[in-house]
Amino acid sequence: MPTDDIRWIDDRGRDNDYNPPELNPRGIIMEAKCPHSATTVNCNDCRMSALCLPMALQADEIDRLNRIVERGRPLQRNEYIYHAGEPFKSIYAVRSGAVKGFTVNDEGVEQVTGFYLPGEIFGMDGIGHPNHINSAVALETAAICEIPFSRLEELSTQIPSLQRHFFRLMSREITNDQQLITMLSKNSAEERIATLLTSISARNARRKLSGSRFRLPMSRADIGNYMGLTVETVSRVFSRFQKQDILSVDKKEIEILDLDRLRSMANT
Amino acid sequence: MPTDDIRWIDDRGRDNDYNPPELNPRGIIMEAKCPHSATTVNCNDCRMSALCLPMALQADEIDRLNRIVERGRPLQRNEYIYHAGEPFKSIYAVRSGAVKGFTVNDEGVEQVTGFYLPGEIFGMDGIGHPNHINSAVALETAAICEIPFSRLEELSTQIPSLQRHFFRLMSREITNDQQLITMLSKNSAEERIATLLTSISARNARRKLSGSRFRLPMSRADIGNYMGLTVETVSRVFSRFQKQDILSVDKKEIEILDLDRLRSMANT
DNA sequence: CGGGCGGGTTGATATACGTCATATGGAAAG
DNA sequence: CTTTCCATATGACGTATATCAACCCGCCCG
Repeated sequence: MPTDDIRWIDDRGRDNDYNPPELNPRGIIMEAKCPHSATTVNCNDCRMSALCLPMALQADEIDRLNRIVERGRPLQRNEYIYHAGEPFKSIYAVRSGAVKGFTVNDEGVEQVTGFYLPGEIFGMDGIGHPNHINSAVALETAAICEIPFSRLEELSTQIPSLQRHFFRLMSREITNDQQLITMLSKNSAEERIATLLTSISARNARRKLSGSRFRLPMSRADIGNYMGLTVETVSRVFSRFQKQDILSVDKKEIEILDLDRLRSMANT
Repeated sequence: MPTDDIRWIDDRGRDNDYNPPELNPRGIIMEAKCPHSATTVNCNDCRMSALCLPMALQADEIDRLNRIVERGRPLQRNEYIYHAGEPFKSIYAVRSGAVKGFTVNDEGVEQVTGFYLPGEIFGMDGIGHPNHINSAVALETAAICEIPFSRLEELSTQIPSLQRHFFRLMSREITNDQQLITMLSKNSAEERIATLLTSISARNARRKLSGSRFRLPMSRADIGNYMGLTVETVSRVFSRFQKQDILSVDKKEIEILDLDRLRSMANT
């Protein structure tokens, strides 16, 4: 099975990475110290554009989109992008860093609903409701684009390809969730972890980063929460994978030693 | 907690039921023999309109929507509305009967992704893809409205409230799925079944049917599949609920004897 | 420097649910 | 009417994962 078939998460990631330090038209090095710097970026020279909303647009249309996008200061680890219960106003795109989306139920128990990496869109859960249903926090220092939803809606009525693309994004969120549902109701702990790792690997590869060596932005507890497992089980699976020479793990640093085997486990 | 908070499924159902036998303008009794009869129905006099797509529209707009809706002959039990892999062309609304949505993975294992009752929309999973990802079959004799998606998209650019409503529908599908995810990863077998039953109860009540006595349209196997349980476990939970005087079960006929207790179990 | 603390690992034990087997009853088929 | 078959039910048993507990390690903070 080709990598592309690991759809439930991979569809979010497609290509490229955040805008790395590079020369601007005047030859001055931008963002050399802070890769999360925001103010100098716009949709035209953001290298995420190929997988973010602009991918559906022509140059002049990107310009119009660009004008409604808001880019704040970089967020620190554990800073919220939005809280459940807040009025829903915008959707968001990750430019750099990583974000965790989650709900908290009546008893205060958290449920992680997704991890978002550079180039991915989040916050769509709020669209059907006056207030946000989920919360979102930065898992590490992150640069986020905010796209006011009412402006985007307006723009969508004027640019059919944007409307279509947006429908597609939402429907993919649905199929992603459904593949997670399948996993939770049918797959073992090992299969779930293998699926998560191959997914992150593929999303990294598409951003031209290593698909075999990377740093997990989330804790074991977050992984377990997301996959319906306890921390202990996650930890044990990681240990077992190491004993089997599938992985090499050093805290959050992961090296995938046998991607084929990992894929065949994930592949249920 | 009010019934309304059982969001993960209830949001689909809101009010009313299929069009029952009634007088047409000329005083002739319509559809007396077949409640699933299609040809005489249009969006204006369909009593599902209050929770279906027309709910967002003015009279003249409903007319325009009505003109793009296709209503075929009633479907029999086990007939497919669409198969996974078929080109995606339309979304669908249930006018009467019940529908099961499901995926089949590479090994041929089925995963139920949802049950759809009268007034509810399904088939949105296909939007982001050229072909349908899921399949959908009638669980019992059913009348279905087909809404060609390209026409709906077109109409949406002309009627902003329709676009907005459609965004809402999709986002609710997302939050529904996420609440199912939470249930699968955190709740016991009893809690899951209790949640399903209270959900169906609430959806029936909103259609002015009994919320305490109803017929389950799906098999125990489908329930188990949907909730991540085996048939045996589903059966045992039903038996246990009967011993505790929470339910009275006769094959698919359900009577809820203690809705409060059921709610408090569901309510995790 | 020492203590506390959060995150991670590992082991021993408990348990909810799955698996396998068998039974029943109604519906469809012949 | 008999046979077959499918859905449902119920019991015995096994097991994957949760739970509980102890421990380690790096980090922050006094």
